[in-house]
This record gives sequence, C-alpha cells and structure tokens, in this order.
Amino acid sequence: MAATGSGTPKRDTYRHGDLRNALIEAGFELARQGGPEAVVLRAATRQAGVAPNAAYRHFADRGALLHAVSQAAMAEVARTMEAEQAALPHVPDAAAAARGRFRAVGTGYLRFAQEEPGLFRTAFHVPGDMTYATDDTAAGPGGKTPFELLGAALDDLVEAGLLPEDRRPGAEFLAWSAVHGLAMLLIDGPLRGLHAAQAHDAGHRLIDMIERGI
Amino acid sequence: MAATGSGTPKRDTYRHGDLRNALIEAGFELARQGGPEAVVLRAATRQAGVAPNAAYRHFADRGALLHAVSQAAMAEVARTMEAEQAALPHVPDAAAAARGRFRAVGTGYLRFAQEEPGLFRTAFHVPGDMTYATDDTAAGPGGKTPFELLGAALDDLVEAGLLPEDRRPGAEFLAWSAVHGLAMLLIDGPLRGLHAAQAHDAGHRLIDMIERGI
DNA sequence: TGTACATCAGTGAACGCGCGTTCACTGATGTAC
DNA sequence: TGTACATCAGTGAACGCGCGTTCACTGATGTAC
Repeated sequence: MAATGSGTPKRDTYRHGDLRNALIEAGFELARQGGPEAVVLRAATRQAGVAPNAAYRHFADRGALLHAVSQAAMAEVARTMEAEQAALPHVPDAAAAARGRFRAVGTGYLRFAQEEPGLFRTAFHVPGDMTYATDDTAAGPGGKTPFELLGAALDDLVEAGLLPEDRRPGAEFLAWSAVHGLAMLLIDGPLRGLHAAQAHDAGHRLIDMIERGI
Repeated sequence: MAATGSGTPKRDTYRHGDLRNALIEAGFELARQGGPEAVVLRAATRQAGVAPNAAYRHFADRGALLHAVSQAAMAEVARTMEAEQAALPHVPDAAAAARGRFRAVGTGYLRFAQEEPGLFRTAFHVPGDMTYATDDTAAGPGGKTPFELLGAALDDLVEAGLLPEDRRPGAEFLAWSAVHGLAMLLIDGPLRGLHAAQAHDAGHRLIDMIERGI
C-alpha cells in the first residue's frame, strides 16, 4: 500500500528505519510546547506513527526517552550560546574580546530561556540531568556543553587579566546561579511576559552585576 | 461510634469541622515530600479522612487547593527569612545592621530551599504564583511576603548609604535572580547533595558577589 | 424549653481519561550456503 | 544467482493504575417560632 493522504504520519514500509531518532525528535517537539512533563511516551509514538510499545525497542522506559530529549535540549542551549558568541563583532583588543565572549554566554543562555521555555525547562529541570562534564549528546556543534562554554569563557577572562586567578575557582557557580535565576524569573516568575527588549535589558544589568561582583 | 484505633484518621463526628484547613495542611505535607506535583486532591482528602469529592465544598478544583498550598509555602519562606533576621546579633552600627539584614534575606531563602526543597518548589514553581504584592496568605508573621522582605532590606541598604539610590530601582530582581538560581542549583542541579556547610559557603560567596555587583 | 425545618458539609458510587508497560505475535530484512 | 533461515523491529490487544470531577443522596447542625 502506497502512502495515503491520511493525517497521521504513515509509513509505507513495515520497518520505520530510524525510529529512535524519530522518537527523540517527537519528544523534543513535545518538550518545546510543554516542557518535560509533556514528554509522554504514547504521544511521542503517536507522532512517529508507531504503536506505543514500539518505543521499547529503543528505550528502556519513559525516563530513558526523557533523558535523551533533555540532552538534545541541552545541546540546543549550547548551540544558541555558540551562535551568540559567533555573532560578536571582531574586536582587536584581546581583553575586550574575552569580555564579549563571557557576556555572550549569559545572553545566549537567557535568549534561549526566553525563546524556548519548554526546551529550557526540559534541559535543566530534569532531576539530575545537568551535564557539566563533556557529553557529546549534550554538547553544541563546538563539542562543549553549556557548562563547559561558561568555564572556557571564565578561563579567558583570567587569561585576559579581567578576573583575578584566586577568584576563578567555583566562579561558574556564581555566574550560572545569577543567570539561571533570572531565566527562571523570566519563564515562571514575576518577569514572565517581559518583552524581548526589556528582558534583554534585565539580562544586561544582571551580567553587569556578575562582572562587577564575581 | 467512638473513634476506633484504625489506621486512617477517622472522625467520630459527621461533620469534619475544619476541612478546608485540614486539606491545606495535608497538601502542605504532600508538597513537602514531593513538590507541587505531589499535591494530589485525592491524596489530600485521603489524609484528611474524607471522601475525595468533599474537597469541592472548599475548593473549586485541584488548582485552587494547590494555589492555597503554594501560598502557605511562601508564607513559610517569609517566616524563615524573618527568623534569620531575628537571629542576627545586635550591632550598634546602623550600616552594619542593614547589611546584616540584607544578607539574612538571602541566607534565609537559601536555607529554606536546602532544608525544604519540596515546599520551596511549591512556593515558586507554580506557574504565576510568585506573589510580590502584599498577600496575607503568602506573608510571614511580620506581614510581608518574601519579595517584600527583600525590597525592605534593599531600602535599608540605600538609607544606610550602602547602595546608591540610582541603583535601587529593579535591584530586587538582580538579587533575587542570583539567590533563586543558586537555590535551584542546590535543589535540582549539580550542587545537589552539597552538605549544609558547603551550601552555606556557596551562599556566602554568592551574596558577596551580589553586594559587590549590585 | 421544645419542636419543625432549612441549610449545607460530607457520602457513595460512578464516569471517562490517558498513562506506562507487558504479552504473544508477525513479517521485512540481511546473511550463509 | 537463488533459496532457507535467523534476526529483531514493529503490531495489536490488553492490563491495572490513580487521577479529577459529577451525580443524586443523607443526616448533623443551628435557627425561628
């Protein structure tokens, strides 16, 4: 039977071919719209046009699928952060460049939270799923996780003489806390509904605070 | 029939007497153990020893109960913050005192997050439930919400000359972001499982950063 | 002080829902000869 | 090049679960006379 015009995605082959990735993509889309709770096994299989239990050929259980989706979302955060850095105008001064890259880490993170709250929550709200060691399923195109991008930016700051070496250890948790907290306030809290420009201003002020206080 | 020794709480009166509060308390306990998702209407009525639908005499739906529980949790945050301030040793210097009260806002918040993660998440993870106007169901014994306690501490800082007046507007969102973010990292993130002392150190460093950078 | 009655807090049974997961199966694919 | 067969990805049906919510009810309480 050839592919019909029916609504649900129908295969014309018995085998799917790439169900594992199809399920992750479906889960990713569910997460985008509704966060981690929305990553429902049956919904993902439905969207992939497959029987519910077919998922068990590729994932041990719902948690395994959610984990994979969470990693994919984290990789997307890394990609956004890298893009923010790549969009930086070239400046000759090494210190100014380091500072720009550091700020881009924060603005990229905040931009992602604002633009993709569902994915953001899926990347970081899954208990025990914040990867801060290298993990290629959670890394961006440059091969670094969001946490590693932050660490590298801080190292650059030290090298540029903008951050005293004795302040470096643990600094990622200070910077991350501040930015993560603002992200949460923008998504769930009283800053929800801020326009992109206002959110950008808030981010700017917050990163000023971090630079000054770190 | 007199009260039996049976396991589930049994009334010997037909009427409960104070079911609304009993349900909030039950929900509060559920939230303490499992966060907002654990505030399940049937579980709350079960714990109150009442039929599931009895809840509808006092709450429009599950969301209304969850809202009430969230407010109660927020009041508990305020209480912890006030206690932290009250435990401060008396210092004669007004500026030092203002600084102490400001820091206590942060450490109280962080202490609560660490000690009662379920309640903390219930207070702040319920969409649209972060009260920053006065609301007596979300206020501590002193009549202020957590957000208002922070604002008052910042006002004191200005009055004491520790915070330039032009920096005051919007400063609560900077401070709150940083502290809230660390709280999340301690609860859900890579800082989960830190001992109380280490968490306290992290909080100390973070609040240093805020003071310096605000 | 005693009685009739309205009120309304709680009961008991049932509903439809979507979920994750298990079972025994089927049939397309790729490999060995 | 053609055929037999093992593999294993996907099927179809079913399970038990706990949930929120609705219905028509019952009976304790407090009030008016």
